[in-house]
Amino acid sequence: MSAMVLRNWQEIHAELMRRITEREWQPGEPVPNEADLAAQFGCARATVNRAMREIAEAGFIVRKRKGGTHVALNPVRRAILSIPVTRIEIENLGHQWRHEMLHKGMEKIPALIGAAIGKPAGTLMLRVRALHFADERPFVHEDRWINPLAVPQAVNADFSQTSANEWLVRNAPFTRGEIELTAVNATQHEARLLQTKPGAAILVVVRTTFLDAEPITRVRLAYAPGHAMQMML
Amino acid sequence: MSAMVLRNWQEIHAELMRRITEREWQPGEPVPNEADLAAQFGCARATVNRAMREIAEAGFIVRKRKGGTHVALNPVRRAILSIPVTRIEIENLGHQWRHEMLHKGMEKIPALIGAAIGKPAGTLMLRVRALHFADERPFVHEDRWINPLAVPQAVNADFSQTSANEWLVRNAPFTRGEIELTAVNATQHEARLLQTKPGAAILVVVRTTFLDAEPITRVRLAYAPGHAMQMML
DNA sequence: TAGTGGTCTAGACCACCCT
DNA sequence: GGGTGGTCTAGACCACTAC
Repeated sequence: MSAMVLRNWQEIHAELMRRITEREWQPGEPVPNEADLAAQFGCARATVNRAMREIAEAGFIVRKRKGGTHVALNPVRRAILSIPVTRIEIENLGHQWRHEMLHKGMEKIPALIGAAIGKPAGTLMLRVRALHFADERPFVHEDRWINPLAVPQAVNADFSQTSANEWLVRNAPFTRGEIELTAVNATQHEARLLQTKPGAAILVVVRTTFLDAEPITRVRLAYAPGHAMQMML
Repeated sequence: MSAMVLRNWQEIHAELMRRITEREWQPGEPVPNEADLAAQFGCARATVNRAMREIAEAGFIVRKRKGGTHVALNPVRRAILSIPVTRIEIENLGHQWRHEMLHKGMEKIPALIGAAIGKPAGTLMLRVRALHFADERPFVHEDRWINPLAVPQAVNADFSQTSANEWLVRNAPFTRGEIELTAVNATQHEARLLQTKPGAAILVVVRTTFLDAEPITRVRLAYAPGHAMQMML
């Protein structure tokens, strides 16, 4: 084993993952330290560190200074959801995209929205509602609040051609965000918009984004029945 | 600017992110190469590389050999969903966890399941159905298929105490997986299990995991109405 | 306090790919 | 062909924390 020579961090990564997944190293057990592994693999410690860092980020091992590295007991896996612009999402599905702005104007935010973005209820924010169509079938209804302090140009932007969604992606970068997914029964209003029956199960995504501490936008996306979100593990 | 001295990759990361989010570097524009930035910041190229790699992984810049680094035009953001064991998820919400195994036995897989995991319809697999409760209220219904070739010990495992979910997390590591989220109207059967009304909107998560190419398990999780999944951006 | 991981450096070689 | 990012090395110092 001391003669094993691996060329790069990916090979070391694969070998360490093999030892973990094949239970050569049991959950909870300590893993040899970086220096020893580097000697085993005939490489520099930095190379082992690179491989171990990736494995730790994936949740398979837990690392502590002085405490050393241990195989995770309850590996908390993380799924990754790619969030493209709605237009791209629809086009990638092979459909024709069209969008219709239903409403745009300054409004006072209700208490619930305020609590979510850390602003007092009644604060004036830009509200935009729009419908996205895939091959002329309603795809998603977008109900959005935009913070005019963070994105003043949005107030006078034209969202009839470029959707608010796309405009914000291009003009309002964010550093942090939260997403909440729920299933709800369509209200009469939502059913009419999405051309379905009241009570139909629809997937709702509420997304809030921040640039550092300042809220940028909060959007409620109500997808037409049958929509599926895909994620990778 | 040439005198700017940053101590570590996190500071460099923050400075580069500032230039990107404040549009000092416009979307689509090229970014100085690593060597120049290292000279600017008074550090080694490897340190700049570490910072830029993180930014590229987050989707803000696009890097190509020879082509150089450019600010992303349509930054595809990725949301991260932490997937704990159901018991832990319920306990973290401050509830008492209990679970009830409804069924366990070898069954032939239907064509749809087979297609998803790359096995012919009719293949014998272990099927387990269970209900998880939070403070004695139904929380999620779990309908699971387990590949006995990949996890032979599962066939004789006792899932009445430790749930199949938890047993698999501990005993059947995986390297890759897919998740699909949808909203559906509860069937009569599901409504009875989850103690709700037929037609209620429920969040359904279908998760399939693989160890390299071999499928491990496929599970359909039907959450009681009102359940929300949280994700971080 | 000593051992571990986290990080930086200066230099080097290489794979990729644009021109 | 040549410039760029991707990676490795050998050594060093430091922060954290278990002991």
